[in-house]
Amino acid sequence: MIKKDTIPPVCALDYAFRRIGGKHKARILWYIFKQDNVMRYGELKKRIQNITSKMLTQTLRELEEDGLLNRKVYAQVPPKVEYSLTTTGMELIPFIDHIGAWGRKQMEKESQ
Amino acid sequence: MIKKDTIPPVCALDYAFRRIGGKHKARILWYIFKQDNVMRYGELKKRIQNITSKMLTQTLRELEEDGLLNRKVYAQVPPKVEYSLTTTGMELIPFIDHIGAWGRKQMEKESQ
DNA sequence: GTATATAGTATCTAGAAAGGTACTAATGCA
DNA sequence: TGCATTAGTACCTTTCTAGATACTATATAC
Repeated sequence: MIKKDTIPPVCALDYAFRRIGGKHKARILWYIFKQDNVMRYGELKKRIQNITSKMLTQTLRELEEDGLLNRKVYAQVPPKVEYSLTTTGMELIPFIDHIGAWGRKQMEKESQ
Repeated sequence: MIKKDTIPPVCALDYAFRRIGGKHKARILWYIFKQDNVMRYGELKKRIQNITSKMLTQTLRELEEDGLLNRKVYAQVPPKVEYSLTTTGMELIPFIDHIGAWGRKQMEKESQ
């Protein structure tokens, strides 16, 4: 979310949310982490149902540019590309975990 | 970020990020927390420089609707309105703290 | 020679979030 | 009488993010 390249972040929170605040970003990191830190493009596509390939590619590219994901291309046909979290990306996992737990709790509360 | 009312969240992470993923949301919660959990509208306006009153009001309203902020109106003129975190809002503080720390660390790395 | 699999691109459009500017209410005070 | 104060509204425009649809490359299997 929010223009990332044009204007510098106003603070660390701004910086951080620009990197993981997108619609699917946190989920992508989380799913890869949960699959032993390796997922292929097609697996992600299935997991995040309803995402278009354009959006998935675009989001993966941003995560890669921001140093949160590794992209490993195998020189074969049909193509095989694997995504995995970098060390930096890994550092976000506890945060994603906790905020997911918070969300789950709130959703339960709301549904009562 | 992301349409919040029309379509139900796909998961807890989606739910959570819809609530604190906005451009200023995490910062607002954080600043209020840091000011002993009370801030007036005008104080926030000064703190978050460059935000328009329209955006500030809108964001505060959303946070209130989502049960993260209390809004206390004093019946006096000129008006006085105080914002403070709810218990639920408070629960987000550790995460905001964590991700802010992550952001700070990354920014330092980048600047080297 | 054709079909299949995989990881994408390209182009156009819709929708959501954010920004700009101007304006308001009601009271106390000079 | 007129001005300052505070917390907003109203209305319009711009910018960003996301979605829809169609299309591509190339080795291998059949």
